[in-house]
Amino acid sequence: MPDRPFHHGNLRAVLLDQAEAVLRERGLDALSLRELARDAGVSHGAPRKHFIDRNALLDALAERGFVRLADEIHQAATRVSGDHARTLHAAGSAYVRFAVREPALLDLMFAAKVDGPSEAVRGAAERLFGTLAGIMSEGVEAGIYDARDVDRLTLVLSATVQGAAALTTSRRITTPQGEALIDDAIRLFLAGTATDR
Amino acid sequence: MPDRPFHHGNLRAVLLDQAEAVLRERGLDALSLRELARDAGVSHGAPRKHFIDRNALLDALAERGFVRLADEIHQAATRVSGDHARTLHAAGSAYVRFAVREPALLDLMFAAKVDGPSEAVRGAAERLFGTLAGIMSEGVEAGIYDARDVDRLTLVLSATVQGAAALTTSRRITTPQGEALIDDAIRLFLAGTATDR
DNA sequence: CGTCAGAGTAGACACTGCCTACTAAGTAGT
DNA sequence: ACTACTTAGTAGGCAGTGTCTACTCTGACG
Repeated sequence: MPDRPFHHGNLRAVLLDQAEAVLRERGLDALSLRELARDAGVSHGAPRKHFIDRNALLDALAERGFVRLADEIHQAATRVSGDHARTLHAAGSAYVRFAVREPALLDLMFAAKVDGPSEAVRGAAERLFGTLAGIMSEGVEAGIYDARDVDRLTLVLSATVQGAAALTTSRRITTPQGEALIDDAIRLFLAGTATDR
Repeated sequence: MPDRPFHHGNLRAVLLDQAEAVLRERGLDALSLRELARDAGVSHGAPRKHFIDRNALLDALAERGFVRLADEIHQAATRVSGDHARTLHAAGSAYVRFAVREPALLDLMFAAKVDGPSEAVRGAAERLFGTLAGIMSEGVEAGIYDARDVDRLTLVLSATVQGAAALTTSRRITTPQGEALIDDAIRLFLAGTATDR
């Protein structure tokens, strides 16, 4: 392939984008480094200069996924800021929408790797958790939660939302059911915290 | 291999057991049909007579997983039957214990397959959901929930518990944290339903 | 006793991830 | 401006995998 310049320029980014598309359209099993290389018009060994492993590529995808999910939740939350209950619903809704749009990616993000997540992935996941913690601390300022409980409550919120997303992406329930579920779950969450404290 | 009788006898069961062990010890990526066949002392084509696909094997594993999880929850719940709150805690605790013991299997059970779950897997998952629904309906009889809400509440419970398990298996939190999380979540769940109705 | 379906064998094919040696290109230092 | 060095891409090879196919063995049943 002599027409293309030797240096691709931004192969890494292109590979990630393509990989994300494959993940979205054909799932994790269909994701092949060699195919990515072919589609990028590059030799089959080229990706190795950017990702030592197939696993490293997957880690990078998961990391990006966490960052994007955190951003989407943050934006959805700030759009309705002020009313904490509405903020919570917006965040949960954004979460399931992401899940429906990128089921395989979400799977990857929460995959049960044998040796646990890489440092980078762990950090990105922390960012997501931090976003939710930020929303919860708004609730503390509004006098809805006790500051001592906020960490544990954030964890419960995370679990609930992630669980609703998982039920949806695994097609245990339909997308509309998933959205209804999120609403119920958050209503219940708020009801529980109100009386708990 | 002329010493072994031609017919293995129960190859299917042996393959499933071995596969489950591999999943537990080395994760999904390490699961190879050919290796399973070798370890079972059988030619590499033999598994095909029982599982048309690698995917079919995985589906069978997921199915068994759902059945076992449902059973374990059922047993844990009946052991403390009578007090609904304790039953709920026991069920949730059994769920996370299963998750910690079989992280890769749980992953498989809730994997976001492109074409959704197979009929068999869906059925087995339904059984798990039914078990939880049964526990919830005890709460209805005890006057804790309104019968009209029980389906939606069961869904919320499922999501919460599955989310807590996912956070644990993906190593976002430690096992003790996971157990504490389940307790918090169920306490909150009960608090929310008590005031909600 | 013959036939027939089910279970296992063996070989092939295309494909994958990974490794290695090589080469091309840009960058920095003198 | 030349040289050394690092980075990015190439090309070939290797072992392993999933899947397909044609073949063979074996037990059961009419």
